[in-house]
Amino acid sequence: MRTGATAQEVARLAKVSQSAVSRTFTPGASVSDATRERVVAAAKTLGYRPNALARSLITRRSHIVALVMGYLQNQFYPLVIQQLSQSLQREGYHVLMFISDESETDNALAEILQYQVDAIVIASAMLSKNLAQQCVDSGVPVVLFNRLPDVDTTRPHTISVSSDNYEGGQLAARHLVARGHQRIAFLAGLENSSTSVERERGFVDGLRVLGQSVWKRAVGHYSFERAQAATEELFQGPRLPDALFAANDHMAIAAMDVLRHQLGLRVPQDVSVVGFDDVPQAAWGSYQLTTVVQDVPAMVEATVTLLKERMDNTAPVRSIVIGCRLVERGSVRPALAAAPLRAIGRRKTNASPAA
Amino acid sequence: MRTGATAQEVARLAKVSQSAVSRTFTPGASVSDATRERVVAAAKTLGYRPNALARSLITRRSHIVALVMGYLQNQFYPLVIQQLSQSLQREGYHVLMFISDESETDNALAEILQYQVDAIVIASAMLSKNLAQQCVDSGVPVVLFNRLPDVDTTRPHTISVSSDNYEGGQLAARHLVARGHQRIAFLAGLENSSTSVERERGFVDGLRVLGQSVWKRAVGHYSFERAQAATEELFQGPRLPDALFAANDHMAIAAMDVLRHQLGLRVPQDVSVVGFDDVPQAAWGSYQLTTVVQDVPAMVEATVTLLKERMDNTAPVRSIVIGCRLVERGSVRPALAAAPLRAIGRRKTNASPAA
DNA sequence: CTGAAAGCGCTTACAG
DNA sequence: CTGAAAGCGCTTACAG
Repeated sequence: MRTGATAQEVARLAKVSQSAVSRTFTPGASVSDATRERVVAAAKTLGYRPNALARSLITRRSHIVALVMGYLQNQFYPLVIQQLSQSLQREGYHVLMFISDESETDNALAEILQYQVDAIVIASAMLSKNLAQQCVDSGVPVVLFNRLPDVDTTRPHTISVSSDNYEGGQLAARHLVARGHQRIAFLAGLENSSTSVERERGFVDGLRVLGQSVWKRAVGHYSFERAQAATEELFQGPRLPDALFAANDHMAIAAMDVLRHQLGLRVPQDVSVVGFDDVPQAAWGSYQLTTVVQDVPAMVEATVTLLKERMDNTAPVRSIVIGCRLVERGSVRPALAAAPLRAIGRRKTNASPAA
Repeated sequence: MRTGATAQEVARLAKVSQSAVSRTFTPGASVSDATRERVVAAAKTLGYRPNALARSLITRRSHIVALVMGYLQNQFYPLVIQQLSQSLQREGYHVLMFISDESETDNALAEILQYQVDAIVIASAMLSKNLAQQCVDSGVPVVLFNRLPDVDTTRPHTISVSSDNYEGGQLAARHLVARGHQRIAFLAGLENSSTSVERERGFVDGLRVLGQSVWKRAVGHYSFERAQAATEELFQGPRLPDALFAANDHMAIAAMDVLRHQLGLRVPQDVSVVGFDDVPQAAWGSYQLTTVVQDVPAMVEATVTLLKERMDNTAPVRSIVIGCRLVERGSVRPALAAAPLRAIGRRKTNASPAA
């Protein structure tokens, strides 16, 4: 698998030392124009490109960052992969991708460490503490993406980039209450993920401030299928919820499908739905999901910034929290004209359907 | 960024030679149990892990394969990333991810080559020929995923894994005709991509054999937005198409949204829709898209097989084509009871809506 | 500016 | 089985 010539061979052809060849390909190194020209010419005829592995070995910087992901069914993550890897590419880094499958994870990550990655981005909600700890122990900078450090991570090393999930939960609560809802259900994600926990906490607090509480609760584990099952569970019995807040769009969409196509309920006339993330599908015509948007570009930018700070050690350790906002679409019913508390048989509302 | 100790340090602690340490971590190398034990113990206390970069430098195998992708909006690709990278991980390879953005592509790929990747998988419909050629020229094995080599790629080096897109197009044609459609439109993807071209060719041939031809045609460029615009274009004028075959699910879904929410047409009562890929969204309750399924697990397995053959040079160069099948859901109307050719006002059909 | 030399951390014949 | 030694392809002080 030889990929072209070596610096030695280029040097011979250009009749200069190997050092000169190296300098020509090292930005900022001092080479005369004459030498550079001859080296470049020789390199071109030989198809020479410096061997990044050898370079990394001696400079101790691989310019590789590992990206650890969970399953990609939730379209939020492909979005992150795309934007983050493009951003990193622009900064001269390369992404070593790693899809973590619960089981093999710990072992495979150890392998990644062997590649002397300059940093690790963990964007997986379901990562074992053990694993996160292992990363931190390795001394390689780690940034947790869309995920808070576990409480017992004592090291101050762990930095994170996340949305203000607590605020986002509050936003959802206020919006639903403002629209006159009174039996509001919550569909949780993974019980031990910081995103679900924070969103729920914000949601619960938001409702309480407004004199309400969660009417009913079920767990969807951030899975499409389990969210569907959880929705059925939520919507059985005599008094149905009149609104649902799902911990992410992926589950909100799963819920809408069940509501409409299995339970025969109308969204938003019979039940309003709010999600979290604002994945592309949330804007699709069939869903028109009102949701709390996570600002992915801002999160990615923050990640790259923190990554660079850590790798160059140019700033004190810090984490970044990005603000959320709610985007209104068609899955929440419009405000009632008046006397919302009197309204009975809310399903008769003449709210317009999703655009 | 030191990640633990070196073999030299382990050797000192274990009181053996550095060679012995190396052998301990090289499967199949001969080390006595006594030596191995001492090395393992020393390695453990020092947190030693062989440096993969140094190893790759000397073995000339990096165990890294580059994965080149286009934009990930189309959920088909995240599916591929996930399955392919997990498969590769199981085989002991690591994935260097590379999202190609038309412009920067050529340059960035050259960088990837510097990392001495063992192979390259190109799963991007919109890759410049120049680039593909560059990969081939580098001498690194390249497999084109879901994409055929360009006709002018003379090198026999280029191998590919793809579905039988031509057959898939035929399947769609037969299905639509069998259901009594007579004004069938085609929504093309990227004009210069082999997938769109082959699917269309199979579709056109399939229709012709049955005495029909494409009623109307527009280009969606595999983009959601452009597919929506193309759909509006297709469905204007006095005589509307009664069916639509889109070159992939991503566009088929975009089309369904336009059909239903902008044009007020019913699917499948007014118009039937068939897609291609079978992405997870195709099965969502709101779409229930009948589509030609690409067998991703089989494609991934074939890719890994070919990759290994090339890297070990254990078999002659070959490509693999995977068969397609059509999965029926709710976006195509049921067969008419009788006399389909007489039927006028097809929209009055009492076909049942999507489940 | 330039070259000779040391060295990054490893693997692998080569002797023993 | 084991160690000393060469070498993978590069960068980077060190002299000049």
